[in-house]
Amino acid sequence: MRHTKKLTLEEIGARVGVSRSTVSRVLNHHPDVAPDVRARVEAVVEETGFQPNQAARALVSQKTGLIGLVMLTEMHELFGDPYYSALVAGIDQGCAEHGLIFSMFPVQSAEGRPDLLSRQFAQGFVDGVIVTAGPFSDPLIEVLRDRGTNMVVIGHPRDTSGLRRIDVDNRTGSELAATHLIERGRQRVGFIGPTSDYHYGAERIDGYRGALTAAGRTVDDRLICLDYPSVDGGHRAAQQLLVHGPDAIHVATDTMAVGVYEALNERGLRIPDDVAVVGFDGFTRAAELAPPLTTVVQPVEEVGRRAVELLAEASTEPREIILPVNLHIRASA
Amino acid sequence: MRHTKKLTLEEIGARVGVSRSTVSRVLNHHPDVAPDVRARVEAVVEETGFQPNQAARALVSQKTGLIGLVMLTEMHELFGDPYYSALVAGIDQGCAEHGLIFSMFPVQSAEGRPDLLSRQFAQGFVDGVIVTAGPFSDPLIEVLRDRGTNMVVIGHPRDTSGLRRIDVDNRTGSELAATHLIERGRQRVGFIGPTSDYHYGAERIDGYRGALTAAGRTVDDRLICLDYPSVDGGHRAAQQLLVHGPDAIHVATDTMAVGVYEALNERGLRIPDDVAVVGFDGFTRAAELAPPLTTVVQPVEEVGRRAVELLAEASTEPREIILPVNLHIRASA
DNA sequence: TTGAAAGCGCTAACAT
DNA sequence: ATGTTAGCGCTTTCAA
Repeated sequence: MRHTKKLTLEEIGARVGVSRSTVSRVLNHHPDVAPDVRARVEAVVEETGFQPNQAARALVSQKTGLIGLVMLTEMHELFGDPYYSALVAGIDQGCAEHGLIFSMFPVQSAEGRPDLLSRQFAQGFVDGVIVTAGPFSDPLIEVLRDRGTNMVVIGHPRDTSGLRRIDVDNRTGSELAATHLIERGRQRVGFIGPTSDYHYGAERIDGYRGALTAAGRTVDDRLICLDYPSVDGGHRAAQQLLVHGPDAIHVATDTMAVGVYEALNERGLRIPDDVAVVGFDGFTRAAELAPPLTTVVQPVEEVGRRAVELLAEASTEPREIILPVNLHIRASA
Repeated sequence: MRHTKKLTLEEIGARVGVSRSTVSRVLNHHPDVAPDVRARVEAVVEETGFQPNQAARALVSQKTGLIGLVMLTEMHELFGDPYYSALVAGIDQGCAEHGLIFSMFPVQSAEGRPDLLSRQFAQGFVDGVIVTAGPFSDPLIEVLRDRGTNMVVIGHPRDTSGLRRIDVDNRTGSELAATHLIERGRQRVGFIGPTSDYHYGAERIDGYRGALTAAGRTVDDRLICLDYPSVDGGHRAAQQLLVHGPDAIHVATDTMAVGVYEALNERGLRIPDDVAVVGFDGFTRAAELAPPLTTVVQPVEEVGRRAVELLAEASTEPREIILPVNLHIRASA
């Protein structure tokens, strides 16, 4: 048997013998409240377990304290991916720092229920939304941009105009990777990366090309193999690439590198003796491979933290933040 | 250059030349609106990209259409775990069926920010919340239960009284597993499972004990080894158990079974010849092990779907739904 | 079929 | 230091 009357500020006030304004002041830690009144109000609030209605609060204050992260990704991809794990951890941290509540909206497919999707980010629902760039999120990003939604995009969408965006320096990263392989004396340096609908892949190819060109080499397009950014994709791409006899490979994602290792092992090719490998991402798994993978480490958690920071800022001006990456040299190259 | 005035029902109505009530009716697909009026309103809504304010809607209708899933789990555990992947997929499906929006609240630590935690599930924020049972969620579950929050618990918390709860038949599952091993003629059947703060583990031990007893055997407690429900935990527990020379092991989670396989391989013990193994969970990875793992399959996605169903129901009476599990026989036993 | 009016529960400016 | 009042933007009777 619990309380009979619906709890509101008014009701709490009635029980204490003060007005709802006073209760509101107590709840919001307003200074101008008599200590004894404050104590009595707090006692009743405690005793009743009263929680102010969030919808009413949001309506009047025009803010919810909620940050949404939208991920247009298959659930099993989402959960298998160390990138999201780190990103979410970073966003969570950022939210904690800014006193915001973090909520993830995993969306199996944008096509599926566009009505819900747009409702989710209507006014009064979240204070801001973080969207990760990817082949399926481009339309959503454009809609939200045009609607003036408070949004930060992580990564590189097709159209970056008019966005607040945060990304890592993909081009330089792959340039570092390829340069490292060249400097180690490798002659036939190949590239394995995601298909072109993943825009970061294009940037990484650019870096790879740039490094070769800078070293006075010509780019052999047959040494560039693209596939889905999964272990299997890396495996397939490697099988294709190995036909052309590379003595080094820059793999544009660590996950694909796992597949590349598999393909190399199957052929009996030694790493790095026969084929040197440099990855990109810096996932934990890269260090656990045999041999440990030399890779370009990107600060994923920081990306998440900074995204929240950007969202929390007053300014809503278009802006790009590009974070630097680092080459971690291990045994594979 | 976009619209100058803030868009509200009132403003849309003004532009069309009708009252805000009429606009509301159009938006909510109310039947009694003249076709031409409806068309004109829809045109302006479309043209302006107007979205009704969700906070205002929630305030008056007392519902948000939002279902929250709270997971008191470390981020990297969460993302590595196929259980959550399947569960979230099921919940997402359930929400889609009921026209609800699904939102996940990953909470790194309950201790960290109790104020936020409780604010998250205050009135007017979500229509209902799903909480997964686990060692850290017991306090939260009790608070929400006492507050009368619309909640469904997945799994087995410490105190199940007064809850709407959905779970799988852990006891019977482990009974099936152990019985299978006994029927295959195994003499020393061990048990490896999570530490006792994971309550489902206790149920699975019960099933294991029950099977031995039913077969007229005595339970040797030295053959029961508990550790964290991770690959490493399984590995450690197996090392400990192997000292006592089991010829079969029921591992209470597939994830731990991966670690058990490792330990067995290290000792040069063959599966199932030297030691037969039966897992529990039915994750994809179980089928991919060498040899493929015989395991008790639980319907995780269905658990998620049914949880939403339960939440969407009118009744808020305490209730328990226990779903059946199945033994999938493969090569490991 | 439509509009006017009340009110959801809260915050904040204004009075006292 | 506290109460009164006016909305926030919407849904929903109730009249017309």
